[in-house]
Amino acid sequence: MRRLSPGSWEIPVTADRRMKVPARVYADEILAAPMAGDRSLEQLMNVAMLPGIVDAALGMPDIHQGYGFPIGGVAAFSLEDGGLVSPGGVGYDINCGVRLLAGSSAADLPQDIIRRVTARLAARCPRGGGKGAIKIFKEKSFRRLMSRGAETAVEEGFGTRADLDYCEDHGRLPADEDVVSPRAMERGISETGSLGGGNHFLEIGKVSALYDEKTARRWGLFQGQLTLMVHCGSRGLGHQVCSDYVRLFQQEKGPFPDRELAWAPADSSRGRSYIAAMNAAANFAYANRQILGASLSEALSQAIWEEARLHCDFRLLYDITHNMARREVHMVSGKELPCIVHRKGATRAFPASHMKGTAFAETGHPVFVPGSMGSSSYILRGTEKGLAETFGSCCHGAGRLLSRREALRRVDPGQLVKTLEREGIVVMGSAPRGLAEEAPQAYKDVSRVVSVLEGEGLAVIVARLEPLAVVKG
DNA sequence: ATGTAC
Repeated sequence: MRRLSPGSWEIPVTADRRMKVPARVYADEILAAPMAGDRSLEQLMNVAMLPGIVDAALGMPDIHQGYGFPIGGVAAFSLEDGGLVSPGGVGYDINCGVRLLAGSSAADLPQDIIRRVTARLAARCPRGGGKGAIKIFKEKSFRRLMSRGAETAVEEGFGTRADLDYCEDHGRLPADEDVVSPRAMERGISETGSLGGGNHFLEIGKVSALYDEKTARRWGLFQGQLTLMVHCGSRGLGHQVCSDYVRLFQQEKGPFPDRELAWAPADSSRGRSYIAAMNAAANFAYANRQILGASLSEALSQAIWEEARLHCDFRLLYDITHNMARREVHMVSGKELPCIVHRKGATRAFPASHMKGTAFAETGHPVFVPGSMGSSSYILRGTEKGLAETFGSCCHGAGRLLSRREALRRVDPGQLVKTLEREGIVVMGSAPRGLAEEAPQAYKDVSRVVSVLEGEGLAVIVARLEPLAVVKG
């Protein structure tokens, strides 16, 4: 890798010319070090070999290896040269994302109150592997949900129409539920309004620092404010859609730089079907977060009132995805170019100029960067430089440092819960093993991750959140 | 990430 600036590196096009464009990674020395120990850079070079790729294959500071395409990876493919779509470039959890609800009150609640409030919240949230749903839809309304996303959740009584203005894509992408397999649908129908497992969580937090005060004020953020964060995705439905289409695309001869990077032209019948099915899974995920956000924030308000006699209502600040491929227009070599931008473990970070006609026309939209369990989270906004340099993209979290297996080997879950409680953080897990896999030691330092992007002028840090309680899937 | 495999 060649260093371009204090926070960026380039892997130039290789002599064999298999890479069509360079790969570019955002990191300082400390975040760059673990990249030598996994396949993330090799995977990024494979992405750079895909036909129609524009400018560079990009790696965010939280990059680590994934299925075919690294998590923390961004790649845009020109629709003028055909353009391709790859399920591996989106990931198995289609439209995994984060929703943040901001409370109307600041509060300094004692830990025993937080514990009781959290227990009430946890009791209302289906989580962990397998079935469990806040609402089981009938087939007809479930189909409607797959084509209309968060709007259907609102019509079913979860939240308000105004919430849709605070969801990316207004909580809905153009989908066709007829290209979703019956098996995928079955899996989704029994999991509508559920958190899932792995790194998915609910977090009660509070605003602990304001950096860009003007923007924070515009977004209604204030010091000490209670928050509720929801991190989850499309559950078994998205997983099944991804498996179905990876298998279908792998039937073609390629050539693929890696079988896990199987792709299809976006305008082919297979490509169009995948996009329509991916969007149906994305709509399910938007609805899933709408249902969880609306019902759990209501439960949280009620619990805070009953346990602490404090009025605290929650309103949606934003809902942002970090696993999607979408059609977007970007300026490339002074020309507007329609592309399909894949972001896997990476978010959009559109500044004001790209948010005209929305609630964030003056500021750009918020980007949520949750840290690992027990560490701070950040709220960022994108910049014009980021729009030009990364297709308006940003990191999505701390980034895994240890494999799940290695984390399990090193971490004692009981000890972990005790340590976090001593730090003043209540933890409720569904499985001890899941907790160990998500231990803070298994992740990079989220503050360093966001600092790199700010240092490169790709994002502005607006606020920091401290965790009070975590409910793990 | 995931009813943790074809």
